[in-house]
Amino acid sequence: MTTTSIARIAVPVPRRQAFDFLVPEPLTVRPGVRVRVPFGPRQLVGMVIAVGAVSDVPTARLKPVAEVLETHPVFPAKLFDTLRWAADYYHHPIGEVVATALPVPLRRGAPLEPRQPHSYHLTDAGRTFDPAALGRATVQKRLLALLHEAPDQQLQSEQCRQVSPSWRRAMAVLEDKQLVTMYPAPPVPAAAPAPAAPVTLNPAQRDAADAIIARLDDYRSFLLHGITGSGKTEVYLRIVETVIARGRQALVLVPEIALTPQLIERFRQRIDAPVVVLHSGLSLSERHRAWWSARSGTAGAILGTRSAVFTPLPHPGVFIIDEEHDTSYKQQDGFRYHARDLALYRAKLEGMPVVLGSATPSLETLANAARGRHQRLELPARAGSASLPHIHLLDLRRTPSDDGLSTPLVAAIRRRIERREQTLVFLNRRGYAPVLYCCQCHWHAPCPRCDAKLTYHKRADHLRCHHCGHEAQAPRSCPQCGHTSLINLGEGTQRIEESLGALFPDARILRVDRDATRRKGRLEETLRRVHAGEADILVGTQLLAKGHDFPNVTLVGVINADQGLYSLDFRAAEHLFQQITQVAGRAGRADKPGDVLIQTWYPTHPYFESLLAHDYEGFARAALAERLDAHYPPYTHFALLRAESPQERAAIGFLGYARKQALQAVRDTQSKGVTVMDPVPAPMERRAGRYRAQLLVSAGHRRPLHRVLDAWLRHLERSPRSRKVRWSLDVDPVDLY
DNA sequence: AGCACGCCGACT
DNA sequence: GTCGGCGTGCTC
Repeated sequence: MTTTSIARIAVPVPRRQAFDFLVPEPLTVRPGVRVRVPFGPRQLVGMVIAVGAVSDVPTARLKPVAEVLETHPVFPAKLFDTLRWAADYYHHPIGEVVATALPVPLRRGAPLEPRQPHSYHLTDAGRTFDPAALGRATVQKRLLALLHEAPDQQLQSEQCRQVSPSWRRAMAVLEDKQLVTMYPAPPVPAAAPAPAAPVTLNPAQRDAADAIIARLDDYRSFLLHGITGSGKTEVYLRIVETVIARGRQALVLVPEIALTPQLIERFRQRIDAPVVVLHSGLSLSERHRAWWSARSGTAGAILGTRSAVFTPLPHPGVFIIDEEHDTSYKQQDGFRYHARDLALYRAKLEGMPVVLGSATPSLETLANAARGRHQRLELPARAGSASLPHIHLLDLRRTPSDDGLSTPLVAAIRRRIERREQTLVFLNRRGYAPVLYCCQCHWHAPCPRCDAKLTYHKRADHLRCHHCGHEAQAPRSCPQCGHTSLINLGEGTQRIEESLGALFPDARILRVDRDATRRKGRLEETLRRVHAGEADILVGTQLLAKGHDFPNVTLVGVINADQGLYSLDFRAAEHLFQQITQVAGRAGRADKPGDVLIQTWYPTHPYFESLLAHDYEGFARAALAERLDAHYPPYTHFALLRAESPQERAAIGFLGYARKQALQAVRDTQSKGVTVMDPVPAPMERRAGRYRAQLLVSAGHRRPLHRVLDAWLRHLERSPRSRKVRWSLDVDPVDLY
């Protein structure tokens, strides 16, 4: 007598639940295997998360599993545990979390082991065969024609795919007709690494590497704090070498922008094992193959961006998160995970070390290090290397400026052009929401209920706090000094490039921002031109602060630092200082130290003192003290409910209802220390035709917060009101808009 | 998210 | 008379 078992299955639908299915004889399943299941009117690929004998759903309503796709779990156990934890922590549907961690072909039910790429060659018969003779078989005809044109008269699978999605069938027919033969594609020559010259680490690098290598068998997290140019990559390489020599694998996460060919090349040359790269430029099948080589244990080192944190590793040895402060580690839609935080959790389960590297660590990581959660390792600048740039403030109160460019900055740029050196003009686009500001006494409208500035809303002509919802009339004159010279900080930065063009008609100006580099390869091309000296002035945003050295840049101009000082985004100052420190660190070289000129209306702001002294730590201490005071992260934990709707009042109306439900959830769970703010419109309220609003929930401790979130979301999901708007929860949001 | 079911307008 | 609009509701 057998009892039919019941499998709980994660299915890729946006419901925070799993679904039970019967497992009919002779099928057997275990947690972690994929199955095909009937789901409503269609079939879906899901993953078994538990097997048992009972279900809350009456057996009569359970459908049977249609197909079991493998016998062994897809993910190593600790990774699978991490995924389940992440679904819980981010309150995201488990089915979508599992799907996120799978290469696309596997989500669709492809076999775990990808098909080897093949190459297709013309046979002698094929060479003399006229494609026109194939008549109406268009795909065959085009494949054959393409083969005739191809160098060596051969094609790779990737090229065939361009012809038609159904190229495989057509190619099979051509094989049958003996016009084409197929070979497994020659394995990509494993770029016989020119035995790189032995690298000697300086004492600080050696100490850091040794400290980590001594602890490879345990969970432990390290903060590797090394200023730009201090050689963090060499430390990473030494650790990865060691890990690989011990038969383990290394996972290295880098920000999106930093995954440059140079970095990849450096790893390939130095690491005596296959290095696999995961990034957005790969085709679906290339990704799948990279995933497989990690999961099968072939790959020694895996270099990748955010989603690479889900790479399965049979023999994990170390996780390295480069530039750990970078916000691209946080997914900004759908499953809003933070790759750094998931890496820490996963490493703890796996019992292996994590290295968080940065010249400008996030305040969160610094606070964790201060509490003893991370071990700090320092890399001071090597003696004799590039000296630090001089940082000067340009006091906008005393300096005439035109279109955002002050006279001293213009003069400095002119000197660089004459000396044939490059200038980098840095725009801080963050937190551009307008703040009402008095030119006379520097008053800006504060919120009486928060440690935040009010935002000026032009349309309604009033001020509003984006943290608590407080509203106030916009004053006509300054309440502090009575002057009527109130201005709107945060406008006019768009025209910098034009202004520069007018001032320096002969200069070659290049723009580097998301808009100008959206197309694939454009950024690389722009950077190449900069390095080749084909530009005099670079104008750009955050992108410039990330991962690229500009040895010929000897002047950095920061146009609008103040928006980082007084912004409604509480992290704006942190990001601004990270960016300036990073940009400054990349400019200049040993014989030509750079200058950094920062335009500001607030030259006496205490943060600047730290910046001028190259004292990021000092800045961080001050900023952390403010965060503690204001009950902001990392001392308070945030969760943000976002809602949007094409109807103007719908999103905020829903959040008003949601707030009541949240307060109810706080009462129901008897949770202490959980604060529910008022719903507020998003700073950029209307985007792409949708009105957006948000509701902040905060708590000093995570446990009560998550208890409340859980009860709250269960209510919201059941409510008919929640179907009228699009909404999502963001746990640990990185920016509040 | 899909996808079906269902109940009201302009068309072969 | 029907094709089809997208509101509402469910998926083990």
